[in-house]
Amino acid sequence: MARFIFRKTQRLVDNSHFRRVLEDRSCAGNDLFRLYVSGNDCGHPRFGVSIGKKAGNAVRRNRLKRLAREVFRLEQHNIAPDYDYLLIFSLKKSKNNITSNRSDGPNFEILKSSFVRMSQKAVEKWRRNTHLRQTENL
RNA sequence: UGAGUGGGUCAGGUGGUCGCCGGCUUUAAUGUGCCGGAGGAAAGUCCGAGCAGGACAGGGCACGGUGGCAGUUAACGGCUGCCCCGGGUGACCGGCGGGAAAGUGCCGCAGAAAAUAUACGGCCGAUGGUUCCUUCGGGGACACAGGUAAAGGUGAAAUGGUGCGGUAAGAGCGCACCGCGAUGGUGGUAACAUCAUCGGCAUGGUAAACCCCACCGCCUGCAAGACCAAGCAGCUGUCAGCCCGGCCCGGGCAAUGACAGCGGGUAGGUUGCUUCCCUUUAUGGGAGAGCUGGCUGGCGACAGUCGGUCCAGUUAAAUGGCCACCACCUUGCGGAAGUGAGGUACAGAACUCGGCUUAUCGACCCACUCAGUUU
RNA sequence: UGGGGUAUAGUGUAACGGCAGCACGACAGACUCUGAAUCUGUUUGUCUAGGUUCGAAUCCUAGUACCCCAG
Repeated sequence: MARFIFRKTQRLVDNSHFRRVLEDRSCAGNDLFRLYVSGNDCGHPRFGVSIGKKAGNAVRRNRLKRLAREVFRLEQHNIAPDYDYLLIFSLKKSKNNITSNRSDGPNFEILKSSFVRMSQKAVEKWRRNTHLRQTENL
């Protein structure tokens, strides 16, 4: 039975971590968010969230972050390991979505289902990017 | 019963399960067990403090703030009670509410005039003067001397108001009432109220215009400050001093240093930091504008005293997800029982307190006012 | 987190407490075969709510939005 823990070692903690993930430029997104992906050598996936000020007030942003972390916690064994995941809630689209249904209940389900799909997409993209980069270097 | 006024409390609840942060215990360690884990506004950062640093934190000026009186407090621009003014039938509400005879400024348009009591305009011409008539008593005209401040369409505001008398015309010129001022008495700690006498009224408004008066205020802020680790490269200019970051006084520091500019390096950790100290490890003692309950004093804010208690501590930043039941609200179906769907505000600690202000679905409680009905 | 500032027409900006302007734009008309340019005219505004004042864009109080600075 797999465990569903989420500790500090599984988080992106430093500004340099965030920089590195963003500089790889491998992302996939939908109406709600964009997911950036980058490889690591920790032996487990790591996760970070970024929510802009336009997503709402502090309570709303906090709630989005907690939902995202919960999704990662439950789905961490269904996604590719050895990668860093950075979830960025995009401004206009997510704003509309949130203001239209304020319940956040179905929002959680949507997040959960789309997170895995996007992670797969982004990882594929990352592999392609790194392959291209290697060939360019050669 | 209806309408309303003021104040207060709460901020859905319970259980299960998967997680997160901190403390203690135990372990080599992951972990296990127990306990604790957002708010009334945590917000805005509008005030006041603690705490830290800036010479040893001191004086004056400048600058800024406050502004009825008394009290309360660690302190305040907060709060409490009272006074005055304005509003409401009333409970009650609102008020940056000192000084305009210290000085300066401003008062557009309109209006004769906007701060100087006088010109303009007006009225009269009793008393003088000139002149005409005359029955010689006097009567008329002129507007010359002069007397007046009532009327003058305005305006936010016009030199006390209204009424009666008075007069040549008038006028606080006289009187009555109202307003204003002075003096004195009474009540009150005081703001002030009230009564009596006198003055006939003498100088409009604006100080959220400058200003004056009284009182208060050094400056900067936990990203303050302290310590550890890592790392680099110094150079130039100015001053003989530099610091107290507006100026002066007074004070302190240094004798190769201070300041300024350019360039380089690091952008990690611990602490401050969660009631605080002391001894010692026992559930010890002391101190705490801390929280809470009782009693006493006070109209009240609050104070005193006795007992209980110690209540989040993160740092890309913990307090969440799911399930079940119940409570309340809206709504669909239904005769009803019931059942389906949706919802349960504002909002998230970042050094800590005391206020203020702003946001807020609702629910409940207390006191009071007005109107109507019944007894 | 702390400190400071701004808000005026669609945009950029003026205005001692006394009628809220200017430029660009937009719209309409003229000129032209048509358009551009030019000329003429019109349009729209003091961030919000209270207060002081006879009278507030301006003064005071409270809020809202945005911007800048320090580290």
